[in-house]
Amino acid sequence: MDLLLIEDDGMLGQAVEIGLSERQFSVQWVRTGAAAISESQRAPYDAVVLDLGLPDLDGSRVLSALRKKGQLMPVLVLTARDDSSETVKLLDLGADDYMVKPFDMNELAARLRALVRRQRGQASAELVVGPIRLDEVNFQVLVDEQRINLSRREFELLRALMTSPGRVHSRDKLEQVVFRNEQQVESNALEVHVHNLRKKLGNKEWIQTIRGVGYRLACK
Amino acid sequence: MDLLLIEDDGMLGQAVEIGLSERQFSVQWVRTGAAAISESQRAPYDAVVLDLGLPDLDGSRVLSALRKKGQLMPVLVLTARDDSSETVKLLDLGADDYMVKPFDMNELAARLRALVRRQRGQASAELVVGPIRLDEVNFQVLVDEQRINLSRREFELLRALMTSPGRVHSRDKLEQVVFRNEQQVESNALEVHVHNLRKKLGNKEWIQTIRGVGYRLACK
DNA sequence: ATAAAGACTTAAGGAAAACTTAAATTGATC
DNA sequence: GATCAATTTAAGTTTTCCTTAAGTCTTTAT
Repeated sequence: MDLLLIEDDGMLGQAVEIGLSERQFSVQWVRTGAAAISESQRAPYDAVVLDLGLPDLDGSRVLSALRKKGQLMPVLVLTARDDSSETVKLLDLGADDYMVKPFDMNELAARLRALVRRQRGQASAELVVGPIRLDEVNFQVLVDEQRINLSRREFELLRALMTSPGRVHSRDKLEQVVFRNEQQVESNALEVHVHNLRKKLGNKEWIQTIRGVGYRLACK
Repeated sequence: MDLLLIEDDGMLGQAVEIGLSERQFSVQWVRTGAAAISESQRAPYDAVVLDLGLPDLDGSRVLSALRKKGQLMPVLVLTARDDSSETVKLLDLGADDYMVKPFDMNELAARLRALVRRQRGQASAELVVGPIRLDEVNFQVLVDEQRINLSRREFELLRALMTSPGRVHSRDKLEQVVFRNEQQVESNALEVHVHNLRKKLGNKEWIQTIRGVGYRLACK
């Protein structure tokens, strides 16, 4: 998915660019509102991540300029503090979602995915595989309509598997997703999480292990 | 997956329609080339199964007519006899695969699935030989649509054989592939793997041994 | 027909990968 | 700082797989 990132701060911009790239987004990063507007007309984007407090224009003006140019893609706003008056204003102007800094990269990715999915008419911001339903925005998982409680790692693991059910996900890929940038794990932590997740899902057949390779979510 | 079946023979048409329906395809069956062309424009199909020897148009003209109308979906041709000059002509005209009658329904289904998958860009990383489908990405092997479980060595062995079916693979080459860099084997390990693989494939004829040379995969 | 060579079959021992469990560590919350 | 949940480590267990080896069967050559 192609994203347009509008962020003037170098550190934060780089962090977001890398973080989203690692999560399978294709990110175009611009630093000014003016650049954002011209870039948005050069190529189609699936969504925009807009930081408030840009140097040349403030966020709300960038947003309304985008909309005036006929750009209808979803816009997620990053805001410094949880100031309801401002966020309400933004949502009125046509922002689709917002997050307060500092934010979690996984959550940002999840919300973006949900926005794009909704935009495409795929309504449910949910991944559904067989009797498993995973709500990426609310961090909820239902199995046979029963809510189950997953830890963060378990949730990430399940989400990764559910994004392409039936496909084998290599250990390496899964470790990248589950443990993110955090210190490299040199133990069997992944196996432990798989074990616990299987237990919580109730059916140990669902997550199949491909010896020497990784794991797969059985899609039936 | 939606298929357009072009077949004038009633018996055969019905057999194919039922056979493919049972295998989760949605089949639209037409009996003439003219009907095929109008039907192909009415709705989008994932693939076409085209029998040669239709009453109103011969197969190659139907095929080129389809392509002229901008229909890009994969086309699998059913042909009466294995006449290489004709099949070459068809492949030139834009057919994607062909099978000689009488054919095995499982193999037809397998080939269609492979075609559609390849069309969708979902990594044509699948080898299909007769009723055997080997998915190189997901480390999965199906025989007659039934999943079978192969160990790493068995999988490598089968993959090697399937990359050029019908050709003889020397013992040495196979050992290189199966045992990779690992220590040279000075036992009959390869034979044991061949034996186990044959057992798992269910048909011991598939893998033929060429005494003093090696093995060959031949299943039809 | 018989011997020799090559291939097949089977079973056992050991190694590698994955599973399971529990304890130690971390991190957040009050 | 105490507590609780989440996470990682570590160690023991189980499972699966691979190799070896020995015996049997098949083919080929004499």
